[in-house]
Amino acid sequence: MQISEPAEYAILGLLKARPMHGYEMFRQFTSGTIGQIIHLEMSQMYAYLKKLEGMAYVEAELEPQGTRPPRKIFHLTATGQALFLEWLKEPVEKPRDIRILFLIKLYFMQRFAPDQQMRLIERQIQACERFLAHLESQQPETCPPAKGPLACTDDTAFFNRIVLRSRIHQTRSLLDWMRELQQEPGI
Amino acid sequence: MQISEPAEYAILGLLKARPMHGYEMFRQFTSGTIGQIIHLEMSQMYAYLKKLEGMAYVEAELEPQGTRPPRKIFHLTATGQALFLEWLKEPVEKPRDIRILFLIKLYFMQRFAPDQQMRLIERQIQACERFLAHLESQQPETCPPAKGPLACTDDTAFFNRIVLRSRIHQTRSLLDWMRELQQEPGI
DNA sequence: AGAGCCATGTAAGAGGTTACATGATTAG
DNA sequence: CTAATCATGTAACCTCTTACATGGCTCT
Repeated sequence: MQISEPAEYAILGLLKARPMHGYEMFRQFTSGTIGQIIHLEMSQMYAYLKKLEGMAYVEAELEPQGTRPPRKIFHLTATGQALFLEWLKEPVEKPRDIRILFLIKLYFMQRFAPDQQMRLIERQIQACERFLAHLESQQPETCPPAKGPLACTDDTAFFNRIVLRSRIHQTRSLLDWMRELQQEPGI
Repeated sequence: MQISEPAEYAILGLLKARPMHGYEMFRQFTSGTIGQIIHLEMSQMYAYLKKLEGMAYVEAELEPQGTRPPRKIFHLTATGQALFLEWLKEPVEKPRDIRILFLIKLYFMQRFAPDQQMRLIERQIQACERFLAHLESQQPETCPPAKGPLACTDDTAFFNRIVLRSRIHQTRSLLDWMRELQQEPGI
């Protein structure tokens, strides 16, 4: 078992700012910036917290609350903080993760280490350029020397090209967007 | 219970071309064009077929096969065909569905009704433009009644703008791509 | 008085993934 | 001789969603 979901890193990020209980984090999720990027259900939040606690990335103390259920105030452990910071500085591998994972990284980078935002963006652009080169290298091969059962009929070759182009287009547009980000005042 | 996944429509589409058994459809998925768009596990294919059979969109006859398990040759029912064709001609609502759902629609449209591809693309562009207008209408509100010159000093407001812009950028790039598609020879 | 907020969770269900089971045939 | 292909599926597992349970407080 290990951390896999964007929301789990977002939880670690919230707790890095300050200790909080589950309900409060949920409000930050739904009303704040992160909620526009990740959707999260109330009970899923509790499930993640349970999981993170089991993995010793967070710990909790109970704060009695009168008649209501006591608040569980979570805070990051040393290993949790180390994991988060390690995750934070690495760009994402695949372009499809940019719209969620990268945006979250950027959000926390701005809060915790604004001076390293530029570096993250640059490295993300490089990763994206590598992917683009990989896609573009496939373009000639899309319809290979016809041979065997996978030989391209006109139909599939034609459409394969459309699919490939759509991915290239998408990746290019992400690159454009990130290059605009670099110009953004305040970053 | 009802059809929700792209893969289920893709199955209906394959069966519209001709009756097939599950394993054969699976091969078409993994080796053909559709496999580049949707990922599908073997057992998930059988699960979908079971579900579609239960909903009476497909039916099957057994074809004995000697020692091996008999092939289940599926074919579309009238309601299955009607559902598929209805689905096929409608553009998708949200831009994020374009990279999967719309591409699949386009793929089958090319196979079954190439003369209606243009219309589908046009309507999809319109749907996308509506969405873009909706996004762009949010932009002024993100940075409320300007107190300073251009100042969005607040942290969250600043980042909200970045998120919103990323979505606008994404939607614009999809529009660009679809407009290129319109120029494509062969469509 | 009823709706919604606070604050925690559990339980049931829906859905997907991985591994397992069969067993002859064909390719390397 | 080993591995992959063919052809079906089941079973266990994991994850996410939706509904439920509690119960006082505040707002309209």
